[in-house]
Amino acid sequence: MEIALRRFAKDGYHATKISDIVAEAGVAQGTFYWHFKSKEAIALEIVEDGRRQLLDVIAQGYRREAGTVQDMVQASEALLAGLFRFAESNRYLMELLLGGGGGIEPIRQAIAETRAAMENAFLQNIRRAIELGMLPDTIDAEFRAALIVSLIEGVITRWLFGLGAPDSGIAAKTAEQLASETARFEFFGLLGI
Amino acid sequence: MEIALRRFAKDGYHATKISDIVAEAGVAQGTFYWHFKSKEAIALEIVEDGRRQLLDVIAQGYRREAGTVQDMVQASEALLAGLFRFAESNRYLMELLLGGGGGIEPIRQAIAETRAAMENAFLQNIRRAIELGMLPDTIDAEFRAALIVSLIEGVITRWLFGLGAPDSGIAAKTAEQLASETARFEFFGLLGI
Amino acid sequence: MEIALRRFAKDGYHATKISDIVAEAGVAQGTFYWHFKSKEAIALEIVEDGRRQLLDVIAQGYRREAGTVQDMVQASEALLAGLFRFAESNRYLMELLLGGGGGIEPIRQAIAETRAAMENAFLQNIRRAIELGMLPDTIDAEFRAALIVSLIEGVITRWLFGLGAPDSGIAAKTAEQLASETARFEFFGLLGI
Amino acid sequence: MEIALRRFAKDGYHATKISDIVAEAGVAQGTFYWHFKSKEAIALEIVEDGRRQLLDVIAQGYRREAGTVQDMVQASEALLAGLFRFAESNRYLMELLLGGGGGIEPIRQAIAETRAAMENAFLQNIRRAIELGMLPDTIDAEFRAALIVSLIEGVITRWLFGLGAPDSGIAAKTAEQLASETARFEFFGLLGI
DNA sequence: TATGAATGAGCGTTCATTCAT
DNA sequence: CATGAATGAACGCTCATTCAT
Repeated sequence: MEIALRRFAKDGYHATKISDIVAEAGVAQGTFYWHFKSKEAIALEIVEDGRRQLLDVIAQGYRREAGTVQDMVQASEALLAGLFRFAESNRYLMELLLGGGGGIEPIRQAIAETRAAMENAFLQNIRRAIELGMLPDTIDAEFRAALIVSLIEGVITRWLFGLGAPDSGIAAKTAEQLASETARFEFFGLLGI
Repeated sequence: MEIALRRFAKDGYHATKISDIVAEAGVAQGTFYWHFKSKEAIALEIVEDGRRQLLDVIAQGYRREAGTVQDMVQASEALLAGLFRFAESNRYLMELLLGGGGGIEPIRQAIAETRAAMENAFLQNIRRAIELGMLPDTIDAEFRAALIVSLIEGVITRWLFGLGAPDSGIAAKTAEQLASETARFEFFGLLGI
Repeated sequence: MEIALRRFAKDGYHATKISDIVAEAGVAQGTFYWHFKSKEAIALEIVEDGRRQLLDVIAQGYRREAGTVQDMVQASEALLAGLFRFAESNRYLMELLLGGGGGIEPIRQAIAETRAAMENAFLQNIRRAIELGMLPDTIDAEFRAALIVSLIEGVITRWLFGLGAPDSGIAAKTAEQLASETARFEFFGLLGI
Repeated sequence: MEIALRRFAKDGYHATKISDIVAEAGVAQGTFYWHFKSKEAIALEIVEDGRRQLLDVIAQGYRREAGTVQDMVQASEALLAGLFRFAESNRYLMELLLGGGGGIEPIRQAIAETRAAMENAFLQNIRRAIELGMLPDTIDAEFRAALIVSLIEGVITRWLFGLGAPDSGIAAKTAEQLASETARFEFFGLLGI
């Protein structure tokens, strides 16, 4: 399944042939169909697995007590670092997730749900911060969550897959550096210190 | 070509059959090949066209004189509004561009270049703002540009294609509202007024 | 039509597209169909024309009075020289005729008839030579005619189209040299002086 | 593969559809592509196989010690008989080989090489005969070899495929008769006893 | 006469899936 | 559990031919 994941990520869903996967795995074509129901099924399994792992990372990342703005920024930074580290060591999974899954409807769906779950996790935290008076209650929390996840997705895409401007130096950064800079932008924007 | 664009966007590159396109266009299969060299070629043409249009929007959007922070925010808001309006009236193009093009290498390439060009446009503006002393020269301008484009891509994706959390209310916003809120986040972050 | 002939000869019937022919001729596709009924028709016309010309050469080549063996050899040599000269200045036609016409039945047929006509011309001469007592009447005249035409076809094929062993030096010979050597072989065989 | 060979020979390369071959073989279309890479590939395999067989025949046919002219003629007759017998029981192969392969370049190439190899085999024998003083050393050995192969190709073409003059009675001959008459012509020419 | 856009039947090839062993 | 030959529906593309202008 790691083989399939890698090939789906690298070549895309459609360009990945079952014959490629089994050849790389060193088994016969028929064997594939003993393990997996179909090509779509294995892709789905992969995405589902990924979703679980990703949500674990988010869930564990956001353990923190209320506190000062400083605390909040640090908490966010920690979560982002966790996410980026996860992405770094699961780059094929992320490539699949962020790449869109080749347009196969059930896969698209599963990916969309994963993204939604991520967004929701951030939304809960924004809401909590509002309750705690750390963020103004006039803002559109959902939209802010969407913006944050956009940020995360964009950073990972550019960091690991080289999309975006070439030689922007982003590829050389560590997960921690990215987390720090992203968190600063998240809370203070361009004008932030 | 609009037909092809729509189907590529809606169904994905692979799921779109030439026979679908010509059926919708009401011509024979062979006619397609009189106008376009191949399936890949038409997709490429579409993407190239889109790139040109998009860069036009960006180029026109960023006409402005230096000034106060207020000016800068308004200028950015104007650009974002322009982009969002363009996306709204070219949703299929944006869907294709943001969807990744189905993993066909030359198309992927063209899309990546489009994104890079966008990022570069924003980069130039950040640099100008730094020269003018409106932004601190300690920041990583490239990374900031990447973050901003990530924001834009994320917003459009969620606004027009419903990716992200469902019923977040984002779909109901106007281009101008989105531009305003996104610009505020861009400059002031979560903590911004 | 010369264009079509050249392309048929060089690329083969199937590999030659109408679009190639008209492109080289500098006219539109539709124009072709005003001049010729179909692709097959033009090939047929070409072959028919060629047959006529070839038979003319044979007919003119065999004008001679009876005489000694010496006369006979010289007459044959003259005919062969005529044929080889014709082949040299009609190489595309010969290529088409000797190449088999790409397996299209009516063309195959026309070519076969051309060959048969050639064979028949030689047969008449062998018969006359037998009547004149210059050749023994025990031989199978038809078979001898077939052998002679085989010789001619083989020589032309190797001389002009390079088939057969490479660098055999045959390409450098003149039509007259070929005629002389071929005639000697025709009458005296390998052991001939 | 025999099926493909027969159809290629009978109908020509282009007129032979994969669907014809598989229909005759009683398998599905996809099955063809399990066994062969492509239509061109199978034709190439066929031709290569044929070349090997043909060269075997030639190699085995020319085992003989030097000797008198009588010996030489008999040896040649034996070789020719071997070739004609082979052609008779491999008529489709010969049809493909002598027909030119439909103008597909790699196939044309392979056929040309086969012919060249044949010519070379005869060339070696002529050279040996010259060394042994059985043939004058003034003759152009390459050209003579070319003539002999031309003879062989012409005879087979007319014998098995009916090209050439109709009802010439050649079709009724046996391989041995052909070999005998062809060998006589080879050594003594038209004027030979 | 000439154009060139349009036609559409037909072909080679691919590849996910099945199944007898 | 595993094999790998077999399947067949489906697709992209070609190209000789037509026809309105």
